[in-house]
Order: sequence, then structure tokens, then C-alpha cells
Amino acid sequence: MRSLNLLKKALKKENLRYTKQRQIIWDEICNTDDHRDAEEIYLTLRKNGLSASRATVYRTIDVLVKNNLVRKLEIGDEPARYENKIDTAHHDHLICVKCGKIEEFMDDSIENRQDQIVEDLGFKMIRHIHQLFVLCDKCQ
Amino acid sequence: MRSLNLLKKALKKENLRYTKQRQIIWDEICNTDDHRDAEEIYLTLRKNGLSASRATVYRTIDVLVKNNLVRKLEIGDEPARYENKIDTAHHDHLICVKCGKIEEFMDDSIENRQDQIVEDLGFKMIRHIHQLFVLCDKCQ
DNA sequence: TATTTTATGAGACTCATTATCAGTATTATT
DNA sequence: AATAATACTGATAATGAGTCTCATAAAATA
Repeated sequence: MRSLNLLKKALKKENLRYTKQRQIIWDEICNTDDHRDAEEIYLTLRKNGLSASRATVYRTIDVLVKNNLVRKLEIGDEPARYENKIDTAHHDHLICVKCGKIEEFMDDSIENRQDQIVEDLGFKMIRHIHQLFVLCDKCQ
Repeated sequence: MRSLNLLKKALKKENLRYTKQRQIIWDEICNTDDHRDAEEIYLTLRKNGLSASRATVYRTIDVLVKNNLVRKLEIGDEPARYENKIDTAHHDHLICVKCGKIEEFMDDSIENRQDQIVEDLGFKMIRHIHQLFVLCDKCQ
């Protein structure tokens, strides 16, 4: 199974041990394409009778983010949300300010322009955040 | 003076009183083109012998943001930063991940594309965040 | 001026996230 | 396999940005 290998590979790279907590957290994040916060992930695990503490959820997510298995979505002053990066190409997000629904978008011309802007200034791009806060079709 | 009138106008519109605390906070934000957080603004006031409590700084900034006199910059999990909007056109930000320096950028084709994306989905744009995290020229 | 209304300041509080640390599990060594 | 060394976990305390409370102060209104 692909996601299993990815986890083990990341842990090995970081010199961290493979544990059942790390596995169930990664599994849970892979289970859906939702954008959930740490608390929601933690509570889902509990509900399913699996056990990992809040602290371990946060710690494990950090490792996953650092190793590019999970994308961290920082939305203003809300708790950060997370999505797995299995089989998903880069994309940015549309966020409905009313219902909180999150949609994804990707536009090559925007990606190219922003790369160009950074290059023109002699800077080096590390990452970017591009969030469109909207009223979605259902909330207008 | 332009910024004075803008403050009074905003307060009137919100049915709020004109007070010396609100004035000195607005003045302080107008004094520079920096992108400072609330604590920095608060401490600068104290250092200059002017007095406004932390709570009042936060409360006043909220009013200023709401009335489009100040732009709030939400950068990941860092404290929010603020800049005045006097004589400044819309722009987005480049943020050096090493030294924290903030530069501004503006690109019409990106603006147009993102408007188009929202429109195509039948959504309504409220606002957007577009931040390029970089290593600036001096930090590479 | 007296009365009503709103603003302020000090500090308590919230809440997401991080740190601590004793106890436990895993890995390495013998 | 037993033991020692090391890393991991969970419970809970701590942190820190931002908000709330409420007694007092200032401003508007009568």
C-alpha cells in the first residue's frame, strides 16, 4: 500500500520510529479528502476506538507536513486544517466565509506569474499561500 | 490633514466617539509604512510616552480594519500585522522566511485570473490572501 | 450641572498549540 | 533472550495572541 510506504520512508528519513499511533493518524488523514483541523482528526480517531493523544496527533502531523505527505492550510485565525497529498497535484483554495466549505483551484498562469515576480526580485520562492475568500453558490 | 478626517469619518459612520486613544493609535499606524503587529504598535506608543492599553489597541485596530483604513496581514500562525492604507493601492505580499522582511507586489493578470476563477464557479469574491514566502536577496 | 451612554484599562479568560516529564514501548547491544 | 539505551506517548501544564469583563473615566445629552 502506497501510503504505508510513504509513512515508513518519511519516518526513516527523519530517524523516527514507526509506531501504531503514527500509523493510525496517517491512515485517518488519508481516509478522506476533507480539510480538517487537528481536533477533528483527534476526535474521529477516538470515535473509531483508536487511540492517540492530542499531543501525538499534533506531533505526528508536524512530521507529515515537514515530509510533504500532508498540506497545512493556515486560514486566518482559525485552527489550521490538513489534507493529505496522496495523488493530488498542487492547488490553492477557495474558502466560503459563510459555510466554511473549501474548494480547490489551480491556474498555471498565476503560478507562472508569481514565480516570475519572485525571480525578478532576485528572491527564492519557498512556498506560497493563495486563498480566495468567497461566498459560495449556496451561500449567496 | 487627510488621515484625521478619515478617522473621524469612520468613527462617525460606526457611531463611535472620537477619543485621544483612537487618535494616537491611528497616528502611530500612519507614521510608518511598516507591517507591525499589535504588540509592536502598543510598545511604540508606550515608548513615546503616549498611553493606550493593549485592549484599546486591539479594539481600535478592529475598527480601522473594518473601515478600510488599515490592512490586516494574517501570516500563518504568527501574530497579525497591520499597515495603513493611506495612499496605497491594493497589493499582496512577499515575506522572507528568514529575516521576516515584507515586500509588496501587485500583478493585474493575477488579479484578473483569480476574479475569473471565482466568477466561473458562480461564487462571489469577498477578499483574498496571496503571500509568497521567499528567501530574500540578502538571506540566500 | 445632572444624567445617560460609551470608552478605557487592568487583568481574567479563551483556545489552539507547544512543552514537560514520568512512564512505556521500541530498538540496539550483549 | 535479557538488558541497556533511546525514542515515544499521554496527561497535563504552559504559552501566547487575542478577547472579554467590569469598575471607572470621559463624552454626549438633557
